[in-house]
Amino acid sequence: MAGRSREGGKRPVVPPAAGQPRAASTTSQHTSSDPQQPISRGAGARQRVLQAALQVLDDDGLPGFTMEAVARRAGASKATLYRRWPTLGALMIDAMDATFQPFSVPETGRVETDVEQLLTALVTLLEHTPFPRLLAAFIGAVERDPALAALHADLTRRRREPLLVVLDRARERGELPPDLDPEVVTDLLTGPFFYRRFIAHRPIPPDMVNDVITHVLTTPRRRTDQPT
Amino acid sequence: MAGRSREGGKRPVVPPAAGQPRAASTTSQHTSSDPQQPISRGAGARQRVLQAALQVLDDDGLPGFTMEAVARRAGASKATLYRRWPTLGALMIDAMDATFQPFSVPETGRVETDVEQLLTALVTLLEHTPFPRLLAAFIGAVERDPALAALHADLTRRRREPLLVVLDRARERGELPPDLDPEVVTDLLTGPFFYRRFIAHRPIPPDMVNDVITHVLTTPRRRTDQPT
DNA sequence: TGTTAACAGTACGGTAGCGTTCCGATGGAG
DNA sequence: CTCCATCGGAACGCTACCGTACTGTTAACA
Repeated sequence: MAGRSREGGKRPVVPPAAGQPRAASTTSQHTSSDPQQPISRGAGARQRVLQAALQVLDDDGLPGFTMEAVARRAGASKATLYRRWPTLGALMIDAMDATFQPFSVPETGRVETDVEQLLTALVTLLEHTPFPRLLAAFIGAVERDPALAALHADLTRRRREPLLVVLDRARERGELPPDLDPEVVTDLLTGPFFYRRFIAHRPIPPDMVNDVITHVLTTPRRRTDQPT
Repeated sequence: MAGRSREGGKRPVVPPAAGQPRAASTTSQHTSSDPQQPISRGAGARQRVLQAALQVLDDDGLPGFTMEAVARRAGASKATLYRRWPTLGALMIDAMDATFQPFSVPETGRVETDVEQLLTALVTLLEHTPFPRLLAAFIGAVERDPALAALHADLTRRRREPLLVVLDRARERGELPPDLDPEVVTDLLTGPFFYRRFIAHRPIPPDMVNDVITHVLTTPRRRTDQPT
């Protein structure tokens, strides 16, 4: 019962994680598939499997993420999967890594506008793509697999980089105080949106991007003076 | 094999989620066990099962969270579980709800100190208790179960409340500008820590609490003046 | 002390995933 | 055109979980 789902597997569940033009994901030594070499037989199957893996993860979550399920959805045989990925974790790593694309760095000339672009893109990613569901499953898996944890840290680092670049440039231009810590500011800027989506599980209001920017991108001045 | 773990179940895996004195969780109509009524036979088994559920979730994550596994760990029969909880989701809801305890509201007289206490407690919760692992599994489950999503939103609301109270009081005392939005500030204050733990998957440095407070609890002043 | 509801334990048939093996088909490279 | 690595499909025995049903025991309450 439960509808075997007719494994056709045509659904376009997973567009690339970022809506921006793609820049090669540098740190990954797994994914190759350089555009010049004609997708050989092996590479074709590999791509299908990785995409199917993301679809399964998106549809059924961690409990449904199974070698059998992925093979079924990819129209591949289990032997093919086991030939390449010895474990579910390895498959998940490759699948997540292959999908990831970082945002491109905006250059509007003003910090606020640059940051606004990046945060707006983040909100879109969180609200209108399958990315958050994948990430939610990923978060659970990461707790029990050090290899996944390492990849997760790496992906996050790459995702943070555009924002860090924007903040650094702004600081060089004098738009931000030099004693400001870009790492902390990045946490402050992006943390609340992830928090809303995954912890508070509430919608992200349209003004939130600007509210966050207003609160964070402000010359920090300690409140040494306190009333009463 | 993998060691059936000899179901003894003595491990204290789950101390109450908050390290603070317990205040009755108001919104929950499930959990009863008022301290005056002597833990009847049923309630005793119920408690054991709920605790076992959290242990299983903590140890094996979502994929290992199974009626059989919980019953085994609780030393209960499956019939007992099915008698009370028709589905895994219902069991998870009760288990998470029963464990939750909100922080108590500090009253040091200064916003910064109050907030510092709450955030420090949060960091402790995130770094030295099983809470984050439970939450990680929970986040994954929530994506596919509306009932869990509702409970999650409710739990988060209750968890935010102490911080909101502190901010409100501070505003009444004039320590904070009246046009400040407590909801956004709460997101800004707590979001980064969850982000570090679950997304960036990096350690939370000791200074981070104070850094965040410094950056956020500042009179927001828009940068209408920009250089160049 | 006797009654009764809740309990642990066990067993059931059924389904699903595991990891591996073999076979025959097929497409790309020489 | 031929060769051969790669692929899909199917089957293997095995284990685990499902949801339900039926035992005999035990603790709470009258």
